[in-house]
Amino acid sequence: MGSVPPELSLDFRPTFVPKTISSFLKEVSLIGNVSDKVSILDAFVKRLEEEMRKIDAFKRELPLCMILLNDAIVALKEESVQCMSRNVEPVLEEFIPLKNKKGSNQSEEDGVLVTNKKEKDSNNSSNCNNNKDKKNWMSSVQLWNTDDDDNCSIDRKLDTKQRNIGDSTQGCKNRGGVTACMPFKADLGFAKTARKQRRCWSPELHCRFVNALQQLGGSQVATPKQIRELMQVDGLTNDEVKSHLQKYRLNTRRLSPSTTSPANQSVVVLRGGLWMSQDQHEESSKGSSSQSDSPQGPLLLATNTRGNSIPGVQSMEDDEDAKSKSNSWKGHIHKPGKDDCIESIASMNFADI
DNA sequence: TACGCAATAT
DNA sequence: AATATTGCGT
Repeated sequence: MGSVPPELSLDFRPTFVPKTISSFLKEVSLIGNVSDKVSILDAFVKRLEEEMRKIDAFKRELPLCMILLNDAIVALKEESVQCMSRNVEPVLEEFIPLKNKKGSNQSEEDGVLVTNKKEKDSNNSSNCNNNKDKKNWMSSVQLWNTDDDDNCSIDRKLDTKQRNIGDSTQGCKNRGGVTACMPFKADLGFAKTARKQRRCWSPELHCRFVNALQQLGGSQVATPKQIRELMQVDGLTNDEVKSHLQKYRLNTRRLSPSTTSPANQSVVVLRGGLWMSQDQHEESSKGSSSQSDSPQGPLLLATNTRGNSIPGVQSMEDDEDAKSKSNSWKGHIHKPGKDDCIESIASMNFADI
């Protein structure tokens, strides 16, 4: 295999420059040694399959990637099979019928790059509705993929109008460039009574929500619109915020029946993934030394941003045992992923405002 | 239009 | 059962 040109070596060197399927096949076809050829093809197929597995979680967001990968895999496999079966020195023609066949399925397949590294959509933070039927990804894809290039731009009539707000000229400086992760159009576009796709409140989203709440002086005084504007999340609608706020209010109320206790703290501490008031933290760190004995070890000290900026804000809507319950409240919203930068706040307490 | 609440859907 | 969406009155 020493004779193989570097760009075809198919090893994992970052220098490997992907080609279109057809040009790849063309180059492979020039290789005389059948076993070399087959192994190269197989190696590539393996990589494609691996890629496919990675993308699988996002098949709804990246349907075309799935199609392309699938096509490429099929094509290369066939080529490989043909090589082995004939076991004669292959000629250029060998992949020609292949192209034809492909053409029947996907006419524009030809010039498409094979490297569908999921580079494009790294912005996901979570995908809530993962369908189990991995087998049927094709069918599910086809159902709503028809309007190809609109894929990313539209959500649903309702959202569309509000969609711009986040990235309107001044909003462009989205601080993390956060866009809400919406498994857009997961449901068939043609469904008449199309119910809006569920907004998934990832920890990050919720974090922004809570931050906005804090800045606005608490959940009782903040209004959905204000919150949404502060959150700076592209695609987030007033209704969604309103809904979340409603639930938030409900829960905070339920969790602390007597809002009377003005356990005012302008500082909350994130300890072991739990937001709590300063004194709460001190107590609990006394009691259980399990979490962190180091004075400031894994502790994150978070000052309520409004510590100095917001005038007379009621700080804690509750404290007490609320945290244990509130954990469950939003616990389901999104299971903290390992790569979730906000893993720590996944179980954030509502008592923080 | 924006809000809050309640009913309804998932 | 929990949470999101929709409807409706204000």
